[in-house]
Amino acid sequence: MDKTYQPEQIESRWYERWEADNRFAPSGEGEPFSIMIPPPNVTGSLHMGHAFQDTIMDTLTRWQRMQGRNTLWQIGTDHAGIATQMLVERKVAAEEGKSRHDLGREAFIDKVWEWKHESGGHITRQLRRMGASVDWSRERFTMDDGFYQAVQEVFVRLHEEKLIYRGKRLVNWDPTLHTAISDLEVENRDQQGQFWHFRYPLADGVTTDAGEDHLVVATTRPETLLGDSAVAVNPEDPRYASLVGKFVELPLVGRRIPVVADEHADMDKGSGCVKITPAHDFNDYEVGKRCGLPLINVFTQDAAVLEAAEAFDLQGRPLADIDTGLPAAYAGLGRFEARERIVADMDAAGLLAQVEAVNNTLPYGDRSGDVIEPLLTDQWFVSVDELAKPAIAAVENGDIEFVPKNYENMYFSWMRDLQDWCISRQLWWGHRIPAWYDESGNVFVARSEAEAREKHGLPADLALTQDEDVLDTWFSSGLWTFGTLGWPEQTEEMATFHPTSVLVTGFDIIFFWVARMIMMTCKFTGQVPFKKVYVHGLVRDGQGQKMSKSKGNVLDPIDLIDGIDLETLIDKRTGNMMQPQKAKAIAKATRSEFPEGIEPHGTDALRYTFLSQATTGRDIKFDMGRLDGYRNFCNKLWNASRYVLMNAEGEDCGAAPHAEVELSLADRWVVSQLQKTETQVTKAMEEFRFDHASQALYDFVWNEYCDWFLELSKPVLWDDAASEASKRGTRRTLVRVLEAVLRLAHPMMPFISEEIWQRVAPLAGTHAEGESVMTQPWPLADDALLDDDATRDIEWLKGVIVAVRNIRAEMNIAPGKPLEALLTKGSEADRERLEANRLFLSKLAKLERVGWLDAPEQAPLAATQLVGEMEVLVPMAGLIDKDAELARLAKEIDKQDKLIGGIEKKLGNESFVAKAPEAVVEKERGKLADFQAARKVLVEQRDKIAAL
RNA sequence: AGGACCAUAGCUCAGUUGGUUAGAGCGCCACGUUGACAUCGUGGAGGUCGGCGGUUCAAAUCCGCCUGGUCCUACCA
Repeated sequence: MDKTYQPEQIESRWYERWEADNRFAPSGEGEPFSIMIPPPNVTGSLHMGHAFQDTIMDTLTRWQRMQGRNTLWQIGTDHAGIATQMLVERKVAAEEGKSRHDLGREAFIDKVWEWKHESGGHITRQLRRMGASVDWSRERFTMDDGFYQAVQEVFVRLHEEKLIYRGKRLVNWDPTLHTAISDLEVENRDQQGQFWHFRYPLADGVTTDAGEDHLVVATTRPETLLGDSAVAVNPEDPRYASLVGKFVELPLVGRRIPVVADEHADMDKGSGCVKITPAHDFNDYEVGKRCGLPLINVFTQDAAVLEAAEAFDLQGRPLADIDTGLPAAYAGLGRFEARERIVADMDAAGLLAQVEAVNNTLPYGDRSGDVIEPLLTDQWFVSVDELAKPAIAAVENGDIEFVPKNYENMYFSWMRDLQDWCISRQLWWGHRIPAWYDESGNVFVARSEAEAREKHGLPADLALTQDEDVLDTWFSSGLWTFGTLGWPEQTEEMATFHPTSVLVTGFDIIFFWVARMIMMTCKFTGQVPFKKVYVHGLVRDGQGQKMSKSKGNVLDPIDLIDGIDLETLIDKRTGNMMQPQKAKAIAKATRSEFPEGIEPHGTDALRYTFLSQATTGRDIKFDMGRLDGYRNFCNKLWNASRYVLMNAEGEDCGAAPHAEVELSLADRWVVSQLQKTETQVTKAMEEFRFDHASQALYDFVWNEYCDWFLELSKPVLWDDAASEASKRGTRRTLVRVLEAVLRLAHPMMPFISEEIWQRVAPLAGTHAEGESVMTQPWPLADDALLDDDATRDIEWLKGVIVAVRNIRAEMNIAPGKPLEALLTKGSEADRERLEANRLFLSKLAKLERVGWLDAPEQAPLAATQLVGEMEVLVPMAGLIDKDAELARLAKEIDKQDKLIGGIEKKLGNESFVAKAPEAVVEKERGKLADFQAARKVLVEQRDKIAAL
């Protein structure tokens, strides 16, 4: 093995090898286990969230595979409608100076496919760098042929069952992107706004009870005044009871609109009167429905004022008898410009009563960043009530379980208050809606144009045009678990791998994706899509900030793996920015955070960091310190393995079936500890507690195997007096324990474990040519190998060694200086232990002599440490620093006093003794005795030294 | 406004049915090139577990209130 651990040299080599050997495909044997990857955007690149998520999925997959399960990790990418379309639009604009409209639909879509073929491999290459053991032979795309069929099928069937309908409805309209978007794609941002109070004159000479000839309404959106179709007052409001059914004259427009009574009007707010604009406000739309008001649309798709309004009834049918005239002055003005003009005109007309500053929230499109406009448009909807019922039941009855559990509440609260799902998008990139129209606007839904004609008996010469819209991306990704397995065909894969075992996803897409998958899958397969949902948090930067390009705090997982120099990192963070003025600050912050750039850490270290931070139900603050730490851990494992190989390669490691071996206490101890570790890691994996799993392995490898066992093996291996059988035993233990550790580590650190395993496994005698650690059995603890006696003895040994080391450090004695130690007040067992461990003790504690002091009262001047009841003395003649030792003893006595004080108080409490379980009281008494004995020894020692 | 989650060492985090001398890694201090490893070794310092109150013999752990933070939902006509 190379002297230093260099991850870049082993990682790509092993991944290629595994892939070439087709090790990721299902074995076809054993109980099935399947995970569907949340499909990343095909043109995207791997971010920290992906890297984290993929690490968890890969760890689960490799772990299950090692347990002999028929394991499928399904890979695929998403066409991601809006995101991809925008990306390609920008690219085309930059390269050719053309808009998508310049190109036309066909040519533009060709461009998108071209871009997909060009860049679609980027994220999958990055996924390989993460070590993801996905079955590449089954890679899918949400717009491939199979998916196309599944989507058409689902759409047509839902339409046949009247669960998909088309209608003119108020939707969230993005005036920049010219498409509807879902509620979930709307981001509400707090804003400093204004509140304008307008006077609306009462018509027909009517007055209020107070004698006013007008009503005052307030709005944050004056421009929607043009589309008002009523003024509402609360039905309980005595001030306006007499006005209900009367009219006001809409200022600037002149339209007569009624005063209606509706509970939406809040008597305590403002004047208690509210203007109602059903075509431009979701609440008002509901009022319109209750009061039978017309919908008066005054905006174009750019959110500019129309020349004449459009009036519709609640079914979206045009209304002829409404006055749709609008003042010419506003025609063509954008909504914000129109607002200013209308406010000015109202003011000039003496109708502006008051202007108030308010804080309000505005809806923004999360893609375009434009203010969303509620707009009346023709859209397709999925009626979700029926679909939601089984989807809720599946979680209620435990068919689907969320980890952690509390996300189920989030799921329920959303599912129980669902609005119909608007699935049409006015985009070009996506699954085009399988609906055709004849010239008079009749619509025919079918799997193809030919089927539409056949189904509806349409003549071949009747011109049909397909709906221009495409489906919401989440409509197709909702079919992901079964669409990837060949549905609607009844395939072998469906039978084997569906429902899938677990979905690993972020809480942020529970609504977008998880809920829709559950609805669609229950509907079309009669099965749940997955049995468990492991929900993880967001990966944030070290300060807890969300990573974003505009903040300049983005870390690229590949940079953490390969390393990156400072200047390149700065260029990456400040290049191609939306707000270039921030570049300087970002560069400065980056320089101060990473003065040397970022060192290479390797994939295994990155994965281990994610796993160690994968605690349930909270966001992850990515910790560079931990990344360094786990890179060091890899290095530690590497070097420990070098030690093992140096001592084992070419030697007899007792691999033969009946080899004569003698196991030392240390051998039995480390094997026993390994069993405990195997139990801990397995349990943690079963519970999705990857932080515990990684911690347990780290502890064992570093603090037990390396710190103690390797050290304890040296005296045996390097002592000429030791028997060949004992050397063989120690070598065998070194090799076998390491081999098991590598299997235990493999799901978490696939590369380094494979690299080392290939060399270690042959020595352990468990290796057949051409095998991979990937498919070795997962280590399961054998309780017969637990050895409490060995554990107690080794704990004693460690205690004595630490005691001597402690004395050295406190007394400032050079670590290498040979010392003499005396033990006293030991039991018979202690004496046996010393004889059994004399060699270990003298080597590890650097003692030239160690023996028993039979008459403690004759003890020479010495520094003392306690190991249980027993005392360890290091005679200090001529060396002792009196003051230092007195100070040390005073500190120790003080510590014991505090412990004793605490317990005496507890035991002095009568109700504690009376009410606490006997075992607890006994334990406290035992501790008290121990502490008191320790204190006594320390005090004697102190007095002795003080007397010098 | 309603809800969820969080608050433990300088930093990032464990601490599953109440009883532990409250732990780990990083960072810090001292010493150290002993034949796996300075990406290291040995020893050490550092916490009244956000605050107040309650339940209990016993609270980091259970309950209530408060403060601070993150997020979600709703409202803001």
